[in-house]
Amino acid sequence: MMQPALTKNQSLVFDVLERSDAPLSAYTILDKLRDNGFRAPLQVYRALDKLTEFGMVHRLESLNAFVACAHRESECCGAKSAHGGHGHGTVAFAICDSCGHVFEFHDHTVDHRLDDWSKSKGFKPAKTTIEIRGVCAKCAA
Amino acid sequence: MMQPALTKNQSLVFDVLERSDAPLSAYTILDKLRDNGFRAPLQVYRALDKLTEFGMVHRLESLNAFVACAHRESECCGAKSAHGGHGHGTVAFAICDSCGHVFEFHDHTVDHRLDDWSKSKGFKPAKTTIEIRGVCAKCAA
DNA sequence: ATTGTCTTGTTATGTTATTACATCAATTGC
DNA sequence: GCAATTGATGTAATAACATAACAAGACAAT
Repeated sequence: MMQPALTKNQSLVFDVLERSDAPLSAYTILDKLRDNGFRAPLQVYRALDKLTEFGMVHRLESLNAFVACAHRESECCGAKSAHGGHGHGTVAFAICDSCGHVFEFHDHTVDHRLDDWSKSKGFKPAKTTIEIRGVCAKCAA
Repeated sequence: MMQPALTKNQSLVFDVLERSDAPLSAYTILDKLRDNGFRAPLQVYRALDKLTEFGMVHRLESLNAFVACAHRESECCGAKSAHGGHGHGTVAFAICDSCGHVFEFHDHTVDHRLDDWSKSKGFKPAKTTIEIRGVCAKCAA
């Protein structure tokens, strides 16, 4: 599933996320887009749904917030997700509770171990969340 | 940190969770405890905070809901968490989106890989969330 | 009995997410 | 052309999740 060109609202939301150093809640995004004519949460949530579907944005479950996808295509194993676009098995996040910065990474061994567990139980995984909350090197120093 | 005896509210909340086949939201718990004198969300959230601290209850971030801790002391490697009580490095969850059942497990290899990543980045982890959403064997059949 | 600490009760409010319905624009098939 | 379909948008209202602030009770230690 390759993404089509973004609509106006999708572009606006994505730009806000890309420019941000830290994850943003839907309502924070809404506030930043008031001047662009946004009035209601749904305008944000609808754009976020699509962007997430396209793999351009991730939802951080432990934060109820969203980040632009940060991983470089180049640093990757080359594997494409089932949905096309740039994709890995599962993306993991390390979230600094001090400065808010989000580190995005993936680990094949972890993916493999979780897959093994699922297979052994007959569990059919649809979406996996891995989030480490803590303090980044810079903030810990 | 060993847990003290539970208070009345903590016991009531824990009992509700233990009897449930699926995770419950704080507000669902509140409704189930109306007859026991519960009137406000905070009564539930306060109990949940403590129970979580004691390791008796887990919060499922992708669901905004709570489950009683399901793992047997016996099936474990014996490692105790830093907080005492029964504990592992990180507990992972597989959540059936069809029947709601939650499978709780842990995997040392996964823990180790995530630790390795953290160490390599100087990131100090505080709490790690691993949740697999999908469909369990029974429901997939 | 006074102090300190922990638990509880209560009201109000803040934050996150969705339902329902109307409208508009682009595309397709006839 | 022009209905029919599809997808994006706008708007209001509401649902669902969570916390702040403050008052009061329970209980142990001195």
